[in-house]
Amino acid sequence: MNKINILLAEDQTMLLNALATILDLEDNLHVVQSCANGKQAFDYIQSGESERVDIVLTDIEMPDMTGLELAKQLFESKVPCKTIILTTFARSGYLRRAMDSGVKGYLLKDSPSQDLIDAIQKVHQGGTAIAPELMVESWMEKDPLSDKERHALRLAKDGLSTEDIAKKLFLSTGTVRNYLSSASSKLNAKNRIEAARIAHQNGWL
Amino acid sequence: MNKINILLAEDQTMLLNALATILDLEDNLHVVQSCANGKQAFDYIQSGESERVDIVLTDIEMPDMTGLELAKQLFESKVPCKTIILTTFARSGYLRRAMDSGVKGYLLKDSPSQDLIDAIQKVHQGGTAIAPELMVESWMEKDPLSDKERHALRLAKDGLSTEDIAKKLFLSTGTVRNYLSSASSKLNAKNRIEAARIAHQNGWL
DNA sequence: ATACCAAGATGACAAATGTCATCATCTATT
DNA sequence: AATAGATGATGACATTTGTCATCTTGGTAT
Repeated sequence: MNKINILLAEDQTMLLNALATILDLEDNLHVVQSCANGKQAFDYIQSGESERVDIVLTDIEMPDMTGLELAKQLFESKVPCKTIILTTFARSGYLRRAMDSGVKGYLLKDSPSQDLIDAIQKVHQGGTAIAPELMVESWMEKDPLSDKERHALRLAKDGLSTEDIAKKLFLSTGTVRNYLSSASSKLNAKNRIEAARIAHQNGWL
Repeated sequence: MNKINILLAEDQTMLLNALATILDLEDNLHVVQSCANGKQAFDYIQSGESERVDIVLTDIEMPDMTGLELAKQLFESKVPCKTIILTTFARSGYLRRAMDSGVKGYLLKDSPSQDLIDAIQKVHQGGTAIAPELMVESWMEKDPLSDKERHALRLAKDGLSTEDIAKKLFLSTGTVRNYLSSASSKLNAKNRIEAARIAHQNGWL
């Protein structure tokens, strides 16, 4: 009988191990590889020496290479496997980027593990599986931020001063303040910190 | 043969299910109950109708009642069970509070699942199990913040203005600025945001 | 070449934040 | 009663941040 071959990418070792165990218990699933980040996963699949991989199941926020980057690389390299995202965050920006990278499933860690098993079967048969929390249309706002605004906000979030941000981005302090100001107004925030929070919640950072 | 009875508290359903499954696979462990937060766990144990619980394995950051609160309640109620914390965060403040609540184990979700199984056995036999990352002495700084400083910082972290914070805490804006200022200086931060970040990283918020 | 547009920079001003010394109350302690 | 602590308020001042209008510069489409 032909099992569905799965590769896991998840930086939380405890969850990685536990998932590998419970998926392997299913009699038509087989975990071929467990990885701690996107890079490891991509290298394994690219190496060619690997077993065939049908489904890549990956977290988003990981060191070295995120799950979204991994999905994009696999998509662009036309690797014949299907990607399912498994993440804590119901952020519209993440889902949008995932869909743009040809992802077939997007599940939340909040859902029961049976949902995951169902989703794997469904995706393998050519379907898609999106967590219901994310199906609401109104969620889908586009990221209004420019690249510079995004970078500046990311640094502001950690408490860096205008001057420190300017140094890191090789810009004048005035320009940095202009970017942060326009970011705040785009997001209807009262200050840079609230702006950073809003952007982060939407998956735009 | 007498199995070790375990109660799980973890708000991430996927991990909760997966852990329950792999622990139950061990032939001397038995998961008697899975809970989504501390309150459910405490109520179950208090109800009396429950099976005996030897080990409570709990996350920290959960809605309704955190794992630290749960540990404290169990400790103070002199319930004859041993608590193990399983969390993402290697924060000295968390560990300190955990130890003060009579916790017997503190593990990170980053460690392999086998560590968890070993820790449960060890704690059940009367030992303790602390993740090695947390054993370093220098980690153990005491929280230098006062209650008011902590509250103000928590709100500042979300981008609230001095005035908004003042309203929420029923204080004058000047007083709020004083608290935030002293918090920043205690933490060697350049501004309220950096102070909030440092406090958060140490588990003081 | 001309006009145009984007990325940055600048300057000016208002508003918010950071810092510090000082003052007013209210409790405990002795 | 006298003293000391803790909590909070106030005022003054420097610094940082937010906002906007206006330049400069280097492409680029016509």
